[in-house]
Amino acid sequence: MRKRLKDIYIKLYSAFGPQGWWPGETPFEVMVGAILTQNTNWQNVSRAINNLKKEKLLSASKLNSLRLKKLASLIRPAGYYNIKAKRLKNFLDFFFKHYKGNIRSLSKKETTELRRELLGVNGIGEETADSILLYALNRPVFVVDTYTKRILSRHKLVKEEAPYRVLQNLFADNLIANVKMFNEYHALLVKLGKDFCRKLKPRCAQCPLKG
DNA sequence: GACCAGGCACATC
DNA sequence: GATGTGCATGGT
Repeated sequence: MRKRLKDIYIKLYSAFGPQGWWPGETPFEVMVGAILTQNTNWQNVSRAINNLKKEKLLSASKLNSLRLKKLASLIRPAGYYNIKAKRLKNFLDFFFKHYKGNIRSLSKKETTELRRELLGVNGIGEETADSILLYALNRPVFVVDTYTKRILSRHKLVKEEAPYRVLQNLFADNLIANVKMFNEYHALLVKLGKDFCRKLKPRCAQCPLKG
């Protein structure tokens, strides 16, 4: 399994190169993006984030004092905008209550404990929590998403119904924990998923993992 | 017009 | 514990 996972990474990296994730300028922007991208493509999320940037509202304190309705209208392009506005607010409540809205303060928290805290926020599940840990806070945590599940189950590395934790442990137990590599690996799986491993119309004949 | 996208919470059995 | 459903925009 070690060799298999390493082999997949090498093939993907050779085929696609570095992906430059996360597309966000600051840790806070990454955290906002992590919530907005839930079950939504990045292009729509990008529009929502640009709306916030245009109004110069993309900071913890600005967003925290923004009315829920106003926030919802600004993030509208990201879809599920009402529920995502609430989720952002829930996260901000948590962020200010425990860390004064301060990234440096948040950064001091130990990874496992912080993950538990993030999962306690309504609207932050495992993937969102892990995306924040890896891409905003540079913790060596592997992010699992639908593409990861689909690709690994189609390659018979896990059962189709395997829970999040099983997939995450597969990577954690068989790879050296490394932020840069975990960053690229997940991004590469998403790239592969988008281009070759779609739900209904996979393009297996041209897949870089073929063979 | 159907299908899909870098999930999550909640209701119900 | 497993299964089903609501949330919603914009691209293909």
